[in-house]
Amino acid sequence: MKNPSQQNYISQVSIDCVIFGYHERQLKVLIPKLNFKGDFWALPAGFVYQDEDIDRAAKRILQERTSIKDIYLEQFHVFGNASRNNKAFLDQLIASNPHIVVSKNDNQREYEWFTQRFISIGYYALVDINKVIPQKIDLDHSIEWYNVHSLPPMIMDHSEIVAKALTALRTDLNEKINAFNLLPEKFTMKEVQELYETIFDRPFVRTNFQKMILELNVLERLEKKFTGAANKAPYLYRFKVKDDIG
Amino acid sequence: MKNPSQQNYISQVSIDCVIFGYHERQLKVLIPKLNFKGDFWALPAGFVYQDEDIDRAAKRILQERTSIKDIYLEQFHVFGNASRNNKAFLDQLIASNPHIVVSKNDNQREYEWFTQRFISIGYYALVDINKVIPQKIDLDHSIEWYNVHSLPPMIMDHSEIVAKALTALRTDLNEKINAFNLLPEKFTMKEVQELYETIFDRPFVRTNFQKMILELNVLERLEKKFTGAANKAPYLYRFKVKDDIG
DNA sequence: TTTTTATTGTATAATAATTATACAATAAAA
DNA sequence: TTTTATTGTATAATTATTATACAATAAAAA
Repeated sequence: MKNPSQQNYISQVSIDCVIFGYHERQLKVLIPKLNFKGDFWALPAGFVYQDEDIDRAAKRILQERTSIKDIYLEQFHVFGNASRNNKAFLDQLIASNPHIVVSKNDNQREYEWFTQRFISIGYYALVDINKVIPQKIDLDHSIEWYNVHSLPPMIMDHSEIVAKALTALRTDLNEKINAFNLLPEKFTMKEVQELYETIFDRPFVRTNFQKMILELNVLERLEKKFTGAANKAPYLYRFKVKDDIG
Repeated sequence: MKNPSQQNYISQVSIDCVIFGYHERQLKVLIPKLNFKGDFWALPAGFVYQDEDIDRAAKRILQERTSIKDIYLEQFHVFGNASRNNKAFLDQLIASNPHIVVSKNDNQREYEWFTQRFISIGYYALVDINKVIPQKIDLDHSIEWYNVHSLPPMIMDHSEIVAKALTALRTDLNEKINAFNLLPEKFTMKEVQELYETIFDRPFVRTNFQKMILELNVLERLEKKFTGAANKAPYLYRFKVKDDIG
């Protein structure tokens, strides 16, 4: 694989992805750790090919790490301060990894590419953690799900990017719920409520929550789910396919 | 002034500004017309210097055309389809203006710069039309306010950009009202209502509108305004300065 | 078989927010 | 004065949201 500086990318533009996943009352973010000495975490990111829509680039970057195709993606903000560059981070990385020689060769060229100022377009995605097998690429040492409340320290302004993505996710949740992929195919109302409570980090009153969600008219009621518990069995639901709504 | 291709700009990134102004129940957009044969209208746009925040670049581009300093600006969307370039428009312009020779010289270089693919960051601004004297720059033939419902045909996807800006403006209106600049220093409640009715393109019930706006707690009531009309004189208001709100 | 337990689904009461209506208070002309 | 065309405010009617009550029920315990 060619180095970024040799690819046909639009220069100084990057895409940062905040991949939200949900599992057992925890909202998580998929974050790779770089395969270098020193602890460097960075959001899944990439660049835009000359002939590629930015939405498609975001999708590609996501697929590389999650290998799922039908993904829900939303552009939420552009980060464009003049001070946004990887120099501080890269210099720190090089200091911790003296075997990397930056001299008159490819490395020098890559160093210059990476330490440019970048304007970054932020996208967030929602995926079902069970449907994703995180994929390490290139320079990843590991790639893991971190609870949104206990993220590792990240490079540059990546923590701020996650915070802004979370705000956008909350704003969009009701509107976009039928595009979601955070729950299994079939689920109970309780599971939906737990998802909401986790994303909003606050409790909802069960009876009113149920009414609110049903009035969104995006759920289809299926058979009951008998778990063996000594109480009334809840119904299972699934999201209507868009054409069925009405 | 140097040509864009010779400036220290970030390449393939542009900023498009939708400058909303309000006057006499009309929501208008400030749009320059290019100084070439053929009718070419394009949103005020510009590029980002290497050492310049994108917010600041947007502010600079706005000041060039309006010469006002304290401007309310909001980033609302990035337009990044791979097909976004000025080639179709420029070729049309050149066809209508045969005196422009594109050959092995500066023109050729400029042509190549302008026909690159551009990723454009959309900003919208709100200004008081009375406080603005539109400024022609460089290649402007004219610069005028057009009613948002009767915009001239614009190049590329600029109509779509305006539409998206209007949606964002409506969404943000209540929240951002104290940052606004669409009304004179002092105004009546009726004027505020007319502003809202114009922006939302729908009527509001007077009594309830008054209550709603007052409950936002951003207005300060001043003296009455005696116009000589044979009826009760309305109060004048002004926006509180932020520190006074509470 | 009946009772008990924990939970679910739905109804409805209480409260809050929104919208519609009524009406007194003007400023100036008739 | 009376009239006219507003404006400011109060309150009624309606709708939406939130709180509470309670019957239904799946399976274990009595």
